[in-house]
Amino acid sequence: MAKRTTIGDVAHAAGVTKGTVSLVFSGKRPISHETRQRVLRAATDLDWQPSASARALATSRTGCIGLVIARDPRIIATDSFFPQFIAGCEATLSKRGMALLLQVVPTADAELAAYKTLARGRVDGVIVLDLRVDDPRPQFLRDLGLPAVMLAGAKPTWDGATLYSDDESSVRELVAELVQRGHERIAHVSGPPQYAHSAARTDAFTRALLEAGLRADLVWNGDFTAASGRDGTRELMHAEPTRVPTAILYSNDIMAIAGFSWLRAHGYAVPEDVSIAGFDDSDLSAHLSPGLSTVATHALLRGERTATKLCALLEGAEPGPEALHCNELILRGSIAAAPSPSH
Amino acid sequence: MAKRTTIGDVAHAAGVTKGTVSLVFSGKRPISHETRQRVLRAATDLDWQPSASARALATSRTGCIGLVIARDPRIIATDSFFPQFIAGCEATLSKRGMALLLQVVPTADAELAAYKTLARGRVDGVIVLDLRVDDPRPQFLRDLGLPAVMLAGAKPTWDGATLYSDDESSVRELVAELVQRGHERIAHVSGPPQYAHSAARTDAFTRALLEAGLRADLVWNGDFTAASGRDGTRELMHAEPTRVPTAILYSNDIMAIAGFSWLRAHGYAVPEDVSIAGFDDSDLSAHLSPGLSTVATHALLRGERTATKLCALLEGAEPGPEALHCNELILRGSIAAAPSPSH
DNA sequence: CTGAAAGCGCTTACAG
DNA sequence: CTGAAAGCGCTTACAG
Repeated sequence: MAKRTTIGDVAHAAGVTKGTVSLVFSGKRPISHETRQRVLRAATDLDWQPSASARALATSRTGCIGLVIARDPRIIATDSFFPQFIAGCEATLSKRGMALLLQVVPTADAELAAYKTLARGRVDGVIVLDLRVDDPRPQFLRDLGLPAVMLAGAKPTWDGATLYSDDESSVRELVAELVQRGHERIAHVSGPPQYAHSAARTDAFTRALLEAGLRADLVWNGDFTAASGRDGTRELMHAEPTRVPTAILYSNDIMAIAGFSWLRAHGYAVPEDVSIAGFDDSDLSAHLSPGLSTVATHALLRGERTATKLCALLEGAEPGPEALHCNELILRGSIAAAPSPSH
Repeated sequence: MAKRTTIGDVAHAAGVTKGTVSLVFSGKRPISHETRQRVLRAATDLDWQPSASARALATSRTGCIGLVIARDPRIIATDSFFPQFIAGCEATLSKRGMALLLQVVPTADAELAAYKTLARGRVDGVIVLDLRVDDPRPQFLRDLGLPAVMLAGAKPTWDGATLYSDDESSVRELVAELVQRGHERIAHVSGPPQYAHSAARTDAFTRALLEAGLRADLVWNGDFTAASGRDGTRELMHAEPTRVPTAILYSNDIMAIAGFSWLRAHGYAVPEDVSIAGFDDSDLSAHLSPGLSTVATHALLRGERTATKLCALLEGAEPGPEALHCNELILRGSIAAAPSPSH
């Protein structure tokens, strides 16, 4: 392989020192117009681009941020959240010449190990998703000295750099829409309870129903997979008559879509017999017939905001929690008035 | 921030030189058992881990590989291929202590620019997806001296390092299943024709039908989005009676699922009135009711194989095309015998 | 088997 | 405004 052109080659060609070349590009100190032109010229002539690793070593900044995802690959694949979120991060990072280092690990322990590796000169900071109840990661990262921004579904109890949405309000709005349409038996297919955002949705669901004076015990514990959406729906619909729901809220769109399909295949009309809603607003949801009501989480926007906050943190800004305000209730055809009791 | 511990600290603590510490960890030369123990001890005591950037500069190997995706974020989000593929790459990379640098860019030009940046010390090689007809990327990367492995849907015409599946055979198998069940009007909702794998599927579809003596002009040009799957289905079903299909093959699962939903909402039973099939086997497909017939592309496996091949390439192996053999026809309830002509 | 030293390609005080 | 030089934390010939 041909020897690559270095800053030394450019300096030589422009008749200056390496330091000067460096300064021209960083703009950290004034450079006379004339030498500046000579350097720029030489750089383009030689097609030079600074070596990322050399720069990283000299500045102890890598220009990379890390994202470690500890989930089963199958879930990552169906949940439209991750790809959108990643695309959002990228959008803000690439503007700043930064890059995203992605790691997919099988377990929570592997995730911690990954942070240890990343901390040693691979990334400048990390983004942490899927906060769990009593999550050890904020403390772990603090001990490691690795700057981090967390993404949460509710206002956090700690004081680290966190971006949080208000999933509780969204669930409440959804429940209110159903109550207003006369639904009295509303069921919930939840996500895994160990995720804080999933637990928060279930809690919000329960509280909202109780406050409305309705039964709140029609809950089936799902795990965000299509299979659990289908199975939960079947179980809920096969309950004794007084427990059969007229509306089902799913904790994500994938489970809702699988449930939707099961309902139709078994003679239930949506929304005439059963109203349904998801959470996330995956691209599919708008284009089902009828469209799936859901809470848009705007993952792309979240990615942008999270990456922006992390960059700010790296530049010395104050951390602290910050509300996201990006959930949006989207009502589509899958929700209608409760069927008349004669049903 | 506290000064990080370096190889010098470890060397000092163990009473050896930095070179020796380095050799203990790389194993590139024999080290006496006794010093080896001392070094290892010191390293764990001090909790030392080598700096990735320093190593990168010294070896001119970053231990990262790059993946640049030039697609609309919305498509990346719904297409389950990407996340699964990425998870697969990760599985093999993390075993080798390597990492994945991901970039999502809006245009093909931005993709080329990204490669230029990556080539300067950010990654050791890249994975190229979504090969297009007359794709400039193989040549561009060769000129850049950036090792690359391509993923294709058919045997490539060049001789670079490429992994290819045989999508044509899969489409043919699918068509054969339908023909055997008496279908005579089979339609296709394609992906964007500029992608080689998408075009290959459409070609295969057309040829298979013609060879079976059937009409092959019931093609609607989709773009892999749910919206196009729904719209294509509507257009196909609203054609004049002699052109209304009894079976529809979609070029991915997302379009098929949106089509499926449209069909049911408009009074068509699946599979009694219309048989349908997708391509990809997204997690949802198995859990719809009835299940969606599809061609599993095993994206996770593809990711593993692609990353493995790139690692081999980086270690000096010969490139060359290689067949993947990982497509798998999966027949589920969405395919049945053609409705009797009386319909 | 181990040490002493040069080098990877940048950036950044320090002088002038 | 520019130059000369040290330093970032590793690896790897080169000696012994």
